[in-house]
Amino acid sequence: MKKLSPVTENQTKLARYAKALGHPMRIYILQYLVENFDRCCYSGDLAEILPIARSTLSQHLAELKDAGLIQGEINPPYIKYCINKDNFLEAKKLFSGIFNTESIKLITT
Amino acid sequence: MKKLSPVTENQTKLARYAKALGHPMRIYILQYLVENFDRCCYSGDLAEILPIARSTLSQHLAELKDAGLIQGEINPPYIKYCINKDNFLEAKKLFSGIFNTESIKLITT
DNA sequence: CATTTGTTTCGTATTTTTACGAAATACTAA
DNA sequence: TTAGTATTTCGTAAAAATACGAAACAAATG
Repeated sequence: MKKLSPVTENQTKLARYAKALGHPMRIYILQYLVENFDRCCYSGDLAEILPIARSTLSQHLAELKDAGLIQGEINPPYIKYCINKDNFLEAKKLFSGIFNTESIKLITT
Repeated sequence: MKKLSPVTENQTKLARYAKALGHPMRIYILQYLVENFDRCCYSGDLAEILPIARSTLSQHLAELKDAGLIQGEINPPYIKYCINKDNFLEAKKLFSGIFNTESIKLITT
């Protein structure tokens, strides 16, 4: 008789998003894409700014993409990266669910 | 002439918090503590619920504590875990900074 | 003093993440 | 066809995360 996991699907989803955000470079990239929401960006734009190897940057982009926070429109040899709006808003809602809590707000000065 | 990192301190902080949230068990634990904000909880309370070894649970608690999201009041052999309100609110603010963005809100339907 | 209790630390194994440079890819331009 | 371009994938190495059971801890109790 194994103990059943009480972890909900939303909690697992939230953890997935949080994990993708768990690196400074990826936070930077996401914020960059949020600020350039309309025009998106190319890997090369970031490569000029960030002090990491291009292959490493590519890995970070893949991590954000696998988590669903961004999407890439392929147009070789260019790939245009944009925020994935639907998932971004889902992540926003899930994070709000943890942080905007009545129980905390009540005690907060 | 090395390329300087453009990553801000707040972005690094946010990544640190996100990393701590990057595991389903830790999301569960944090939410549990939020819901029991006033009475906090003991490791044993969670051990009865979660299908993982106690030592593993201890590791997850340590991860949340190292990130600053929770704090433990030692009263041997008990340790009472609570939300670290100050840091929790800081994390909330930093996440809001990413998600509650004008640029996204404007386009959002 | 020896036991019990709740919890953590230790030792260890496995998996995952992070990082780099070199090579591959897929299209464009010469 | 050859060369060029932006980017990724591959190969690899080093570090970190995850998980477990056994042992250690620190106080309370018998």
